[in-house]
Amino acid sequence: MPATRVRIAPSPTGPLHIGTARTALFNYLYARRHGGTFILRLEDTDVARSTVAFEADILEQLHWLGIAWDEGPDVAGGDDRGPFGPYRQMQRLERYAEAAGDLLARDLAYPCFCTTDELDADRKAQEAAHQPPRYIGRCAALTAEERAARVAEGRRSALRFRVRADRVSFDDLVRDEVEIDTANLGGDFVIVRSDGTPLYHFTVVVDDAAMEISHVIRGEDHLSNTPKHILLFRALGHEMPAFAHLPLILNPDRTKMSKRKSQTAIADYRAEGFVPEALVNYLALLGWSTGTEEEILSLDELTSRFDLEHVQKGGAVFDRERLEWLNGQWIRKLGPEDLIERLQPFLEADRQAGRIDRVPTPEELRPLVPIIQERLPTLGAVGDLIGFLWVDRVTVDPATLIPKRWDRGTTLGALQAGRETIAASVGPVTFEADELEPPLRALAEERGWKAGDLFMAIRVAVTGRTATPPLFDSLVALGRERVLARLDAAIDTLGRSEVS
RNA sequence: GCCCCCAUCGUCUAGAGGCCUAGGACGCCACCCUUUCAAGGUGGAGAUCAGGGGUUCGAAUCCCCUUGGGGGCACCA
Repeated sequence: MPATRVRIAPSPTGPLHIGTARTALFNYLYARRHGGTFILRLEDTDVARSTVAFEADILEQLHWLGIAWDEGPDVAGGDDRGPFGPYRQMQRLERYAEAAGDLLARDLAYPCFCTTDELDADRKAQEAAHQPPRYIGRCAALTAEERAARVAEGRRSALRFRVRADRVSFDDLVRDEVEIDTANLGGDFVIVRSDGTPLYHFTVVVDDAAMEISHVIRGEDHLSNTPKHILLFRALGHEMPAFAHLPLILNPDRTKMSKRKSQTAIADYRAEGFVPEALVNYLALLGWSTGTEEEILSLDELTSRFDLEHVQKGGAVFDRERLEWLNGQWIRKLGPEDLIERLQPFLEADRQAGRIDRVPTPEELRPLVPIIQERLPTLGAVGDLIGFLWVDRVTVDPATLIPKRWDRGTTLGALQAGRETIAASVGPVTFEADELEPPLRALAEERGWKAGDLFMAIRVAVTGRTATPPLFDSLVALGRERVLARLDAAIDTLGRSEVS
């Protein structure tokens, strides 16, 4: 029984994509479940589009998600570790060159001198004739002399792999038997560009073989490419890995999830305040299930339950609402200190954006945890929720100050009475929720007001908004001085306004 | 156009011939709790299992066809 070795092979041509993250997760879970090895390999042969910044983002976000790899690069632009390195394809060029030389020597591949223009013209003609695009084989049977002549002309050549008439089938671990006629592969395909750099279909096979990958677990968008890979594995004389093609993550319109139609960068979800536990949990359940009704699962719990049998075959629409719900579930599971720590960067961001004037200390945050924890859909919502506590002044809209059942005069009177009640009945030292509520309720009863209306007027006066954490906790967090000052300011604002 | 794959509530899914008058979750609606907002609790609407043929005593589950959807067909990955 050969060792279980799986890999994620992202291309640093963009930030870590949610689909890549899920594929990485499934590979990770599979490796951990089977005591195997999980490898990260960077496919950076598209030199024009690959950047170190993207590489850094991919590594960073995978680390953040807790999807740890056993072999591969750990630092952008840095060294990598593992016995099958290097793990960046641009550092493995000799290996591809060697494999290419081998195929060329055995005439399993040949130099192609076709120009881009020629190829484009071929494609256009095929399109006009309603034919599927395919390489017509112009250079497939060139003699040594003809090749030499073209080289003498100074023409560069790409290397094409010969696709012979055959039927290729493989046993996909999630979709069972898949079969295709090689006539539908589009003809001989390029494996090395004319500039000498190798192409994906080629490098992936050379590397999967060299790194002794046992299971290729990837997105369904590669299903149609698999026969090409199989042909290459055979030509190169390598043992075939098992294949498992995962269903695609879809946009709401059921097309392959894309940046154009959906938010795809993991970094963006992170910046919004999604916690890695929720993202991992959600992504694992997109296209896979435990087979039970469990759904709140940690990475470890997912690991112990993972299997390829329960992987769905059809694509899965990305449902942000469900992600948000799961995020709330995970936020509620966080310990107080953990939550406080995770909130810091978001509060700092709010301060930098001018949404709050000061970042609270952990000590200030601690007593607020019970009232905010169940109200945060994301960590990033913290400013929206209790930002009024750290701003120098709140903006109060006179119109919202007036409860729906009241008019301007009643509100004005209520705010003044409320202010006096708070000032008179509660001293600066013993400013506590338990001591604030009874006198204010008594006031409402005495004046024949609904307590809720009084509370709402005070709430808006003091926070600037109609939806806040419980009023008395909010007042306590603000402190007597600020409560009174804000009430005064609101009374003033309403007093001058024209609204009724 | 050609090839490949797929098809259970709006969405994610359970279901591997009888346990299904199809279960759970998100979302939605109502009620409870309640000073607002959440959270939580309870209940509800929501799927003729895409359609049509078979096979079988019996099909969401097996087979075929149709339809629909998606993916792939690059000197991108």
